[in-house]
Amino acid sequence: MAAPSILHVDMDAFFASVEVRDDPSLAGKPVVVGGGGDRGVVAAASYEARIHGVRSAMPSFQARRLCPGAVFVTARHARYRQVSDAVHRLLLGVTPLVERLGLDEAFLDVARARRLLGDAPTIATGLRRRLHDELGLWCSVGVAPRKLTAKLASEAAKPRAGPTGVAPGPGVVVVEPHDELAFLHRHPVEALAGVGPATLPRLRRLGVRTVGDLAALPQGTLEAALGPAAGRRLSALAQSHDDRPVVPAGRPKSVSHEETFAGDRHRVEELVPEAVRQADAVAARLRRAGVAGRTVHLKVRFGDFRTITRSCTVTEPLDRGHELARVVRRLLATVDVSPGVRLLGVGVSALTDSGRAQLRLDDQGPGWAEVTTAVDAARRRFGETAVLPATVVPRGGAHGGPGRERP
DNA sequence: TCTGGGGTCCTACCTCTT
DNA sequence: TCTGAAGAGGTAGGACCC
Repeated sequence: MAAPSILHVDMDAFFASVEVRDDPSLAGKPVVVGGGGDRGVVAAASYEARIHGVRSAMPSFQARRLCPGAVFVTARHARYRQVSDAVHRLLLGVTPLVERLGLDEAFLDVARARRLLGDAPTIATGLRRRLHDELGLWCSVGVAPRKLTAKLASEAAKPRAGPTGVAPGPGVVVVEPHDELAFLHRHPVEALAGVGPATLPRLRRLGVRTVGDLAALPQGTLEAALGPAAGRRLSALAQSHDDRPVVPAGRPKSVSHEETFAGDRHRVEELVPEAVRQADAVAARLRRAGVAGRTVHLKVRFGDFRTITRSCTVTEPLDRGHELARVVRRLLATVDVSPGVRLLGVGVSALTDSGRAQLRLDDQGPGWAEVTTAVDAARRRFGETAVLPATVVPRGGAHGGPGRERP
């Protein structure tokens, strides 16, 4: 069988490490990113914070209780994206076959780079060293014949934080083809992508603890328990049947923005400015990505955490704030917000390339086309909040009102 | 003091069209 | 003209991932 050629590169405590790199006075301290507000959760924690039991996605009040001495830092997503882009550029120097997963992970297929750069473990070790030397960040790398096992291998390569301290990991873990199935089967079943809090109890009821247990289960039993698609998929993964290629990312499938409020909002009038602002932010991102979308989604989470979504598909793809806001307001009008809303979200899917050559009615004369271009230019120059829809500007500024959010 | 934000994929159900 | 089946597309919600 061929030598392993798939790398999974996973940055160690990425957001926290970027904060420490940007502010060296944080080095060696427990650093918690996110979790700033009363209703926040932890976005990332340094290994020093993990010693105290702090983990990502943990409510911030709990993180404070576990580690009162931690330095809490507000997440700076734009900064993390910048650093992530630098990491990505470095990875592209090895192979064009780089598939990004979020900001801090990537798969690489180095099959064709081996002749020039050495075998996959050598490439992995070199990459790790370069990421540290050039960007000041550590990562862990898994090397295996398939994505599935490469990802598990990078996890095994990571440092471990326990009550007694941080144990450095090996940094690079290689899974050879003849070891692959045994390596896979000794992992707990929840290590597989697709096994989360809903699926795990169902598998437990079938007596499944490890991936090996899963592999021993007839596919029909699994399909009956989890549904045909999920059953088939997990059954295949457990046998190490994973032929997903490394695919460099293409056009996004959806773009969305959501925010949790410090306190619940009970009136539509309080929500409209938020919805318009979010619509404007989503539209700006659509334009930056060169896409437009036809299906508009509204997400509302109530105080009791009940979440509903409303969506609507329009005939023409949208990429402008005022168009999007109009649809969002229509959707918002169908929701009874009196129980109190804690989160509002706006999203767009069914995306197409926005090369919209056709002139539309509202593009005639000096209209939205020019306005939108000018707004984007101003934001590039002066920042995202330089220009806002009038609806979201506090009273005393521009005069706003329904349908009048002229920038 | 409970539970972020940005995504993808899947399923169920409904309506419309052929 | 009526009716049912099948497929497509839209809508809503859930699960999961980083």
